[in-house]
Amino acid sequence: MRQSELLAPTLREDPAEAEVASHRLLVRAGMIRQVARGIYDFLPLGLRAVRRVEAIVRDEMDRAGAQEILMPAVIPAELWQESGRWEHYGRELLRLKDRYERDFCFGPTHEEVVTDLVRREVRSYRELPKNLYQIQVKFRDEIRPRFGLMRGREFLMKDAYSFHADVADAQREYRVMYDAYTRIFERCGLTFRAVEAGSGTIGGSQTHEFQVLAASGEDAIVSCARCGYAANVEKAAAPALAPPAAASGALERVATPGKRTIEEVSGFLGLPPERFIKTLLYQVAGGAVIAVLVRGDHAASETKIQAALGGEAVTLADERTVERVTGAPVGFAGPVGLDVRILADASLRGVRGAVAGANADDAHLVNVDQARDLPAAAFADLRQARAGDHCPRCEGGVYEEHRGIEVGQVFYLGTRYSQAMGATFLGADGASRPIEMGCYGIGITRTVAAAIEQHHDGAGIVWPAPLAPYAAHVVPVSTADAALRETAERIGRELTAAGVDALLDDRDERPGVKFKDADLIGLPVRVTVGPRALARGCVELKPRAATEAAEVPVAEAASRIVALVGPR
RNA sequence: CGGGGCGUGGCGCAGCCUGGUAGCGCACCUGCCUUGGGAGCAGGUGGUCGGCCGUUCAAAUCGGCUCGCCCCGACCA
Repeated sequence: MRQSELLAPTLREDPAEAEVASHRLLVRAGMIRQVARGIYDFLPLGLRAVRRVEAIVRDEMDRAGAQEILMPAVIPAELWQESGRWEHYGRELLRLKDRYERDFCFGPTHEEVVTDLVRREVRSYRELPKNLYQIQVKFRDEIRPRFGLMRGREFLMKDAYSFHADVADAQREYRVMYDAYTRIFERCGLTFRAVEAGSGTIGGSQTHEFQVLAASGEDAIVSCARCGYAANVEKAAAPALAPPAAASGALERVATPGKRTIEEVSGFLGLPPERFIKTLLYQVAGGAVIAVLVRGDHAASETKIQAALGGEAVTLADERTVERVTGAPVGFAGPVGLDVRILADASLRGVRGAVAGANADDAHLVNVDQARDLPAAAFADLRQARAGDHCPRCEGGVYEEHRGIEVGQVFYLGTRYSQAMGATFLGADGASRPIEMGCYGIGITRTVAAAIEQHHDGAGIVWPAPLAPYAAHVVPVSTADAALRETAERIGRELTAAGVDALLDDRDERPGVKFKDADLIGLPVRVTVGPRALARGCVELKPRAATEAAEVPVAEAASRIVALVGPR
């Protein structure tokens, strides 16, 4: 491809709105442009990277026995009403009306549509199992889209759904998909972890997330180097810590004027946050309000809270609810005397001498003694794990913490959708049963962003070769010099013949401009065709990640590049 | 949803406080010159200052409304 003809408008300055590397570099390298909040154009180079990820995903999904289909993006409301999610999915679901005022939504995920397809077409256990996938545009009306392609509202997703006659077969397929995902992200050239996770809104009981490790990741995960256990901090088993040593004393109310956060009260009273009981009020889906207690320096895990409630969804109570339940402004909630169900993290069992809100304006309680003052609390592991926690799965292991970008997730769904929507089959015994299901997603466009987050430097993108929009960048230092121009053209032709896609910078620009753009675009190998080396019959090869270029004879250039990046 | 910020040529910004004929850098066009890390000189093109309403002799500038975008928060107790 001739760069002079390519729509790849590179920018000399960082776009004002971009914060993270992938967003900044995708825009600067002329690969994406924003159209609306969380919605982007993909320009030729950006789209080619997307297509690379898609190709790897298709290849591995097909190899794993899945079949590609394409479902509609616009979905009639009836299907979502059947599953119950029309009411429960919330404002993330983009709802539409057609000209007859009928309700539709733009699909954020496709369990309903695929379950409807399968219930109409599959009758017998003889037709199972099936694994159907698609690569398609999804829309989720995120509260706060950000970071370019990392959390867009519109994005490309590969979603697969499998259907089985029994649990054992669904779990076999789960493993097949887990292995396929592992190969996919390995082939993409990414450093990632498959971690245990909570199941979120899709529902289901078993799930792993595939997290690309990057400092800018929005998720926190812990792993144990000793036994290999890895999980999202929301899910990872967190050991109950012994309460800090403290003498028991009479419950006492102290004035804490204007001190709302644990940090503020901790500083004011001169007691460390470990001595605090953090009281979080949650609204349960059924309508009840509960109090969740964790130690002051711990973070509550909504995943674990939901699990402790038998799967009921919870959201943090709003300000009005907190005031109604505690009788005090936000910042002074405490468990003592609170007339709601209390769930406490196991690290609070037997705690003494603790500080908690007094459920009164500008006041806290000190010397809270769990056994004496909170006898009704139910204990469970409710907190997020963190670095330094002892791994409960093995002897002597300690958690390390990483940031991750969730690029894929595999779920065992069970019969949640098949039961709600009447997707049944006849078994060999003639009995009708709901179909066992699994679902498996990969954020295609997010994977592109994650690859850049993990692979860039101060000058631009450093594409993992399998995802690069082109494998090689042929850069004649000057197009005014016929010998340089012709040598560059020749190498370009030889690369094409060898099955390597190359971008030829035939623009009449000064060398500095071309080099800066080449670094920004980040193709794996740059072939510099300049007068110095050419006088010796050579050109320079410089892998994008390397600091030094190597001189090779013109005649060998193409084969050397093939050796570096392979045919594609 | 709450809080904050910003909308001025393709990009990045100044001008606004204190109203009076819209400016800078880059990009773009023409010419000369130059060609190994975002050259130089000269001459150009391009903006109803997000939109609407108002105040005023006069509005990018002041007021109101509205739209868009960005950031922070929503794990705060």
